[in-house]
Amino acid sequence: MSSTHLSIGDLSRATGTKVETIRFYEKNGLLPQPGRTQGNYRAYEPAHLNRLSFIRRARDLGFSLDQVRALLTLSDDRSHSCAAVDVIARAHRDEVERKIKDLQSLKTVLDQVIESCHCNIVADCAIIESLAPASQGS
Amino acid sequence: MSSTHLSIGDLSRATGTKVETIRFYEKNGLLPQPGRTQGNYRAYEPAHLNRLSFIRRARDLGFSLDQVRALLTLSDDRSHSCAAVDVIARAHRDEVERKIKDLQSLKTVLDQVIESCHCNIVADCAIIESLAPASQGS
DNA sequence: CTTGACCCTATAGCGACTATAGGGTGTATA
DNA sequence: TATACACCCTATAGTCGCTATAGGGTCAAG
Repeated sequence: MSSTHLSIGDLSRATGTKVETIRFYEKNGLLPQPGRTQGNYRAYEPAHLNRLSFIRRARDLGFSLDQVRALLTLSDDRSHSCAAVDVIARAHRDEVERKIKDLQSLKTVLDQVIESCHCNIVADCAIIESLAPASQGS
Repeated sequence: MSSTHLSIGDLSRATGTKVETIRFYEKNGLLPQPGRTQGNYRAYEPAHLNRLSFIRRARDLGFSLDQVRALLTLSDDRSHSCAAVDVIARAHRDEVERKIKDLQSLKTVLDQVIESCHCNIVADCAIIESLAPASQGS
């Protein structure tokens, strides 16, 4: 591969993204199709590397691929208002916040259930009992 | 459906589980195959309802289907030691704990990113910038 | 000239459902 | 009796974000 072009393996190493994942991003319209070498290898420009880095960072922050797609589109129009960016980021933060709360109340219940078990056999197990509070017909 | 047998719709309403999900549980070995009516409708016993309730409670607590399967097997052998139950429950709690921590640090970053944005256009947007820190080639 | 690292496409699998297509059953009412 | 309608059936494909596999082609070094 020439000095100015990068192979898919180069992008993979540079961003810590699996090769298959890069092809997956291309197929799903997140990464534009690069040129090809004579041997039909993908030949990326530095711009592709930037874009892939962007995608990875956004994914690391938990944005969905749809959100990443939207962020990429917005970031391409540099004169556009960034209000839409803010909306996406805040929606995602709210979602994360909600998940944290859900998991915290879940953990509270799990803690209670686990702590209540001081038994030896399943017939007396408080964990099992908490799952099947009605009389055990099965 | 006779007075002692329940239709799939009955189980659905009683447990708040979609009909398709009940069939899915059956196909995946969580719920035993019920008898059938003359018209080939599933005819459930009360024991099925108990089992489905168990599954739903465990799922609500975030146990995976594999974990639920294991818990069901354990709960069927009522004379068995409940140590294995404890192991599954604690493993799941630890997992939930880890997820909470991950999401909390994620939220911290998202908060910082969102708070840092006081701009009007994408070119100056701190959110976009935090995603693409290198010079924008694309 | 062969080895081995790398690349290609196409397709199937994961988990836990959900949705759809294309039918059959059972009951209440006109 | 006809028909409308709620309910049930099976089989298959779709969701999300990859990951893995099969079955090949390319390219540089030894």
